[in-house]
Amino acid sequence: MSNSKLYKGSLTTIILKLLNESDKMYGYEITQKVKELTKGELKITEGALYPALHKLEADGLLDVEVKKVDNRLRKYYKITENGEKESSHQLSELASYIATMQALVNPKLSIE
Amino acid sequence: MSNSKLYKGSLTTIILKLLNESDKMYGYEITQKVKELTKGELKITEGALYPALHKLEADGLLDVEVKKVDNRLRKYYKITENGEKESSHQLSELASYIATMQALVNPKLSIE
DNA sequence: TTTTATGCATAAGAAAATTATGTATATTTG
DNA sequence: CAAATATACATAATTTTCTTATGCATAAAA
Repeated sequence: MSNSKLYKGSLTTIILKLLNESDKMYGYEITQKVKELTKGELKITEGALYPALHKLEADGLLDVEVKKVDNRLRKYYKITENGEKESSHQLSELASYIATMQALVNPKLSIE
Repeated sequence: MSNSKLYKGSLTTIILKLLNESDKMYGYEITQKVKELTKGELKITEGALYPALHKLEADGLLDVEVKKVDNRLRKYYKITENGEKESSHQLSELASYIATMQALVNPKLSIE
């Protein structure tokens, strides 16, 4: 996913956010979108992505629809209502994580 | 460590930063300092902390010195030169992580 | 006197990733 | 045209990092 272990635990936050912004996306599309948005900084590996998508679907946060495009299979994922709730929850946890870490590593700055 | 999985991978960054600021600290002291700095938001568990300290020591990033205070054992950890290098490296990775995540979850804001 | 705080440690298990494969079609490149 | 790259999915073995549950021991507080 990156050379930095800090991204561990961030994958579902990213997936849900992207799917909350677009109507639907398929797996490969997500990997490309992330690469593009982060200018190559973050590459989602397939070994991480597909199991994550399956789990989000199993948890009822995503719906899936299979389509054949150009004779190739695509599984389009769409966020559910529960997925939207979970996404906003995870985004607020991300904001909280960032604030906490800044308080820890840059205590002076975060007091000012 | 917290209810949020986002903290996964952040522990050594925190430990190294705290030890880079103070002369030396012992394990229990680190847990209390983190609790204080984060106003209770983040609690380092012993099951995570002690193995992490042992690994940092084994990797040559920390030196250890055992002392008996008030008839109780304390293991004081001190950052090494390599530890300082690694700390600054991990801090820049944290900054990079935060920038990348903000670009992903708040694309408009991060362009402005 | 029992609970809480201080102080260390490890073992079993879970979660989430990496790495390595595997299958298949389409396109590009030498 | 053949080989490499891109598109598109999937899973299995392993590793990393953490949680949860213990265990030992002393000191202080309720």
